Amino acid sequence: MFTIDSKNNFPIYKQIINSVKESIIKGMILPGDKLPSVRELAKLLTTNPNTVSKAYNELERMHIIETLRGKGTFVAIDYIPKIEAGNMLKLKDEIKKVLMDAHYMGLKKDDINGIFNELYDELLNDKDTNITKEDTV
Amino acid sequence: MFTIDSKNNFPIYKQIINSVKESIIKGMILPGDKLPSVRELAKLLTTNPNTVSKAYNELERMHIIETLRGKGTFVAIDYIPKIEAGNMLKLKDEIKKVLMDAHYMGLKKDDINGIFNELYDELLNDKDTNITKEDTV
Amino acid sequence: MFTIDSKNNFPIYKQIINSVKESIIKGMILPGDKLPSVRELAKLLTTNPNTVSKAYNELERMHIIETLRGKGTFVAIDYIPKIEAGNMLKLKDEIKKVLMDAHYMGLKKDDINGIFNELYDELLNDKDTNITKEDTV
Amino acid sequence: MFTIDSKNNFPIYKQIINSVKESIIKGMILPGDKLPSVRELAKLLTTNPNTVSKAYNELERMHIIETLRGKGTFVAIDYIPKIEAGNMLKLKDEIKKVLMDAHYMGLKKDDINGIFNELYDELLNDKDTNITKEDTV
DNA sequence: GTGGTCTAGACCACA
DNA sequence: GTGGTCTAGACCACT
Repeated sequence: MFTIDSKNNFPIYKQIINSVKESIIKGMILPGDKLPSVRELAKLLTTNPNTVSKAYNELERMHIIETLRGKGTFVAIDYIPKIEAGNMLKLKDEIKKVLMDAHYMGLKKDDINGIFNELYDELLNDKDTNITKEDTV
Repeated sequence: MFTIDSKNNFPIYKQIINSVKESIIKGMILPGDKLPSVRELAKLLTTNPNTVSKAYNELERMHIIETLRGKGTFVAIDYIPKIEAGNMLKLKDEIKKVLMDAHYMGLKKDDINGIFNELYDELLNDKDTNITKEDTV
Repeated sequence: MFTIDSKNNFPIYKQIINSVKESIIKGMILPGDKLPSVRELAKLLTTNPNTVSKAYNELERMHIIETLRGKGTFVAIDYIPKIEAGNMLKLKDEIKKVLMDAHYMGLKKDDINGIFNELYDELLNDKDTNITKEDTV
Repeated sequence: MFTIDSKNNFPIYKQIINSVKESIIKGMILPGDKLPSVRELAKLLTTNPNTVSKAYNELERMHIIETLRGKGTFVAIDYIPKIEAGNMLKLKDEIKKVLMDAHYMGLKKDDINGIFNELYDELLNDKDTNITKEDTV
């Protein structure tokens, strides 16, 4: 369910963040569900509890998960997406970088679109609205 | 032409790499054109020459630019795109990350597609082939 | 009457303490009134009896409530305010923190004063003396 | 300049945060100024670099300070105050707590107002606008 | 030199 | 049991 790749030079705590996000987006864990405890997940991933803790803290700051004192960590039930100007710029920068990388790999527009759609369906499929209130009804 | 943002938490040498790539892709500098010297660019960007040097070295390793001893640094005239399995995986990982970020910002598939196309046109438009057949001729 | 917010990162037992204090200050429960039993309140708040017990113990240590063995817990009828040097320092520290937070939120002196007065009236209004001379009579 | 109190049961990293904020608000360090390095400050306060780092990270998240890769940490030059609903609620909660504490110490409205004004002048005096753009002109 | 990441291991407050 | 804080010490990427 949650995976990290020790060969990946991306920081472990960020891999955990993305892994949790992915599990939530894919619906493998639902709003309100309990996440593994810091210690549990640390054992599962054979990493340090502090590293998991750091990941959980960042996820909480994004309002993606919530901590209930002494009880554990849970998927937020009321996540409200919001677009900050800074985030939008970062997103565009990332997309630009992706497009340039793809271009230098010789991929054409259709190729990139293909990958894009493939990954989109894998992640979100037609659950595109699964974080808005209407859907929780 | 080349720009960096010292507040951006993306490494400056990588920002330089991306800036050079972007200029090439947009056709602002053409294959065979001379790039500013390491010292010149360092002054322009008010950064450390070592940082510029690091960027140039990496660009050379990608065969995007070429250094001719004593003459300077030039945009490669014979760039041949190639798709390595490792790079493809990285690209997909980045796209996945972008999609998840976009999703958590509340963007729908059409929104993301819109941004994607906007940036694609800004970067490449119908110059999609300017590093392949036409250039190798 | 008594409320807690499990998502609030403020400890639940302290939330209970503040909730009880607030009810007393607002006059919703009067000196001599019986408080719900530990178990009752735990059920009401869907929390652990130990947590309620901890809150009651602390309130008793402050002489704000009193426990009569076998009879229950009551609002103290003879609360005598006292200013200890340590408490005064803590209070000033808290106020300083509030002022800094408000400043970084862009609030001006008048704004803060406005909030301050609003909350003061909501809490105490002109009941400013209800724990001192009038009550000790 | 920066001080912590090891007897204070408030977490050290939060004390550092408040200490830095206070120094900035009082104008002891100005926008653009370099803060002591993580290691320096850790030595000064005889605490662990990780603890200082945690404080700096949170301050950066608040946009109060900025990190320039490899160069150090600086007071932000373009802090823009913003009021989020959540923060406003927290502020009001804190003020409410302060008022209740003061009340139970026997302080009257005038007493609290006195302390409030004293601390406000000590901190901000007539520099009330020192974080807005007009003032940096 | 700078900050960022990670580990191992400790202690604490809270529910 | 839970997460939060802190230390000591290591290694790394970046400028």
